Amino acid sequence: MPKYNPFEIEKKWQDKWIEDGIYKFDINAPGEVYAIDNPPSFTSGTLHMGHILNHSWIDFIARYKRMRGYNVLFPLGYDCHGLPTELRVAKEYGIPKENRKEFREKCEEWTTQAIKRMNEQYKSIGYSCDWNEYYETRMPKYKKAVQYSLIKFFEMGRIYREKHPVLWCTKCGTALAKAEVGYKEEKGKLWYLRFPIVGKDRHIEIATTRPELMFACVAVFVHPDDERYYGLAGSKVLIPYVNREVPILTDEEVDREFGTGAVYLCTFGDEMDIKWQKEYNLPVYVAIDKTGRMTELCGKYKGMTTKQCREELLKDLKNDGYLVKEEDYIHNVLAHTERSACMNPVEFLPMEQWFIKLKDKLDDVIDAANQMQWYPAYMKQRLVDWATSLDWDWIISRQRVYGTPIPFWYCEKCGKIYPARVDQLPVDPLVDKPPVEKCECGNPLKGAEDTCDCWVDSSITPLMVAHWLEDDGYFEKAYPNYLRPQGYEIIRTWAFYTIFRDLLLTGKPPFKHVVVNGMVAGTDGRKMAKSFGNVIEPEEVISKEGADAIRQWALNASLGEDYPFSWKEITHGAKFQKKYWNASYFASQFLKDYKPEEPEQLRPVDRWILSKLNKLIKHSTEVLDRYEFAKALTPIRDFFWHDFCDNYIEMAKARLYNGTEEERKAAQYCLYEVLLKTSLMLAPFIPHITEEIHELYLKQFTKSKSIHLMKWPEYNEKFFNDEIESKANKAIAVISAVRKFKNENKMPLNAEITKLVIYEKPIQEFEKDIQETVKAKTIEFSDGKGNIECELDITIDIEK
RNA sequence: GGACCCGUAGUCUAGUGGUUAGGACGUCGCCUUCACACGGCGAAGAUCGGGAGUUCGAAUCUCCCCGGGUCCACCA
Repeated sequence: MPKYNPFEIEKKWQDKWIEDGIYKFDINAPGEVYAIDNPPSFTSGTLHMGHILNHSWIDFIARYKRMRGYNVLFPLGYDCHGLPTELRVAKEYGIPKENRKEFREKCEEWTTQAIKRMNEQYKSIGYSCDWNEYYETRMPKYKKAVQYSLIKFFEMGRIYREKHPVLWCTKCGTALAKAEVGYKEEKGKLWYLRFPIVGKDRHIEIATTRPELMFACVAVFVHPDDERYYGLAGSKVLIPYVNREVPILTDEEVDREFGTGAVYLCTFGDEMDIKWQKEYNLPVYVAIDKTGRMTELCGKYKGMTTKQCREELLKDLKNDGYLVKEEDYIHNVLAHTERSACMNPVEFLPMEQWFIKLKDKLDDVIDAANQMQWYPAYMKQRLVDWATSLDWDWIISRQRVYGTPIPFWYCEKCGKIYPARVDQLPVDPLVDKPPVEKCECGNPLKGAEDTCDCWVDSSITPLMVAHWLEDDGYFEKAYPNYLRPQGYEIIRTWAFYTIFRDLLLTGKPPFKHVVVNGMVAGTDGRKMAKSFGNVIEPEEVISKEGADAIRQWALNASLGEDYPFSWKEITHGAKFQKKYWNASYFASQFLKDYKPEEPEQLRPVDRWILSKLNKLIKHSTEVLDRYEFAKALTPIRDFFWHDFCDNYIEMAKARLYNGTEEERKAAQYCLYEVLLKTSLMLAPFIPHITEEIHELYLKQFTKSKSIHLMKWPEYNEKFFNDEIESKANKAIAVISAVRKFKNENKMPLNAEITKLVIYEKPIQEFEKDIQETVKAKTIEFSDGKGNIECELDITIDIEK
């Protein structure tokens, strides 16, 4: 018997599939085009367990849909631009990002080798993408498309430039996306400041965690119904040291219970400040600079860090009688949490930013989402909720270097924006010439210094997959894409922005189906993350049990649900493969002289296994069409392992070894049918071992070059037979009882028994199968009742 | 705080109105049996988080409570 060595087999087929080009896509091949908007991985240099889950699903879908006759467009993409790369380059090579050219070159270098490693990893799970349908967001053609799309948005009147507070990490020296920040619990203090009210012999007390922001205070808010402050609205408060008079305003959103019920608005301390500043049209002062030091606005505190300033300021406030109370306070501080090495508190700094106007299109985005099928359906709600609650336009600019340049020039004097010429793309406005010499107001033009938010890049993947701007015929066939597979954590970003942008660019929703996967959890049930210390690397698993085993684990997850990593699942998958391997070999021994044709005489057991097989095909097809992998995999395994190996083969053995020609033919037919069709059903799940089994034992009959070029099996309802299944269950119950009897009497299972009496006449047609399986010298069927009870209310008698 | 998901034997999990609630891992016993000991056979083990309700009938539907997770928001 050949030995099952997953590593050897997997490597061999991975190479051969690519060599033979069996996954090559041809847009003109027959079948409906099934384009997959494969999530471009960020070029971190390594695939983690979440990628394995997500991409095992995608690979499964691609394989399944091919077998179902679709013309599957399965591309591979990489999302190259991002802060982590910049930080790594800055750290590893010590190049400051001000040195733009060299810095970018190093980023490219780093990215190139990251992609190389990741490509190997994709290959190592048996990924069946077409390596020619490939993109990187850093490629000129990709950048060109991103910039072109922005120019289109400009033409729609949706691009504008405005001063806006951005999330800024003073430690990393960059603007951050909302997705890169989070809240960190911190023990702090709440300070009660007491400021005089102008023209009245009164003071107002304000509780704050950020006293140093008082230099940027532009208003004090109280609740309109707060009796403590009746009559004060409209008065002015004098902010000491800066000697600024700021108004007292009222707003429903003030929490009367917190502190003193009075809050000061500083530009900018938090998002509420931003909202109020806009709403009440208040001035903007900047107290903190990009390096986290106090500005000249702060007088003698200028140049201090926020921490130093706070300490000094509090002393002064106390001496001057402005600080009346302090109390301990545990609160959540907005911090650069996406990067565990930083975790620095984030400041809101007002800066000129580029925006895309989107608020007026939210209903259209929701309509488009409603036209799509979501798997699971409830995930659509996340997108709708997000779209409903958005109250800012999209800030598309990032103060970074390694990214797609924003393709505009602007006039610093009049603010007019000039897009790049389309034939110039891709452009870098910091290097290239502007489309016109100077602004119509006579001023010279300035190129946009910023790069695009990475979601600007990745929100046109459905277009890029369909060769947008390159091949109209291709685009017609591949867009909208059929499938968008992704995790639920980026519904509010990737899914949202993609639907918004592509809808506006093409007038059509970008895809038909959205399949949403959950997050991978550690063995402790919490999501797998470095900070929890529960990370398991895919390589560790693959080097231990192989790619097919890790795929079985991934494909046993439920749609949209978090899924724990489990070594038990991996081992169980590996054991199944071993069983499948051994059973296939065993069956093949009896197929050497097999001629594929339906025999005339089938025994009841044969009709039973064929009934189960055909029902299984029907069930699997149905659940897989709904992307419910786990609901197919488990029954297929169970059928093969338990119905086929443990029961059918055991019952057919005697016939296969010693049966007549006719009897053997029937059993051979069943062996072949089950082996071939379960192999076909398993092929998308475990592509390597099924290919090897096909190569060794089935190819001679199928004449196919690869199992992955074959069609998904069809079921035939003529084999459905509930009656025979119910009888077979009874026969199995009898066999079980005899096994138990032997067990209790310490007899080997293959020991002969003298006589077996079965008090269940309807299963007499299984007489031979039962007799051969339990090795009874004589067998009788009788009315009445026996002494040994079996399951299903059957009784029997046994003589040793 | 909001939204969504989840709560089934020691552990993980299938099961969305009527099943003796299925399986995996673990445990125990038997079988070196002629494909497979990473095997086979068999045993013990859950009344389905708690409570109320709808129903002839609920793990499965409704409501409340408790617990866990994820995402979002977070309060000066």
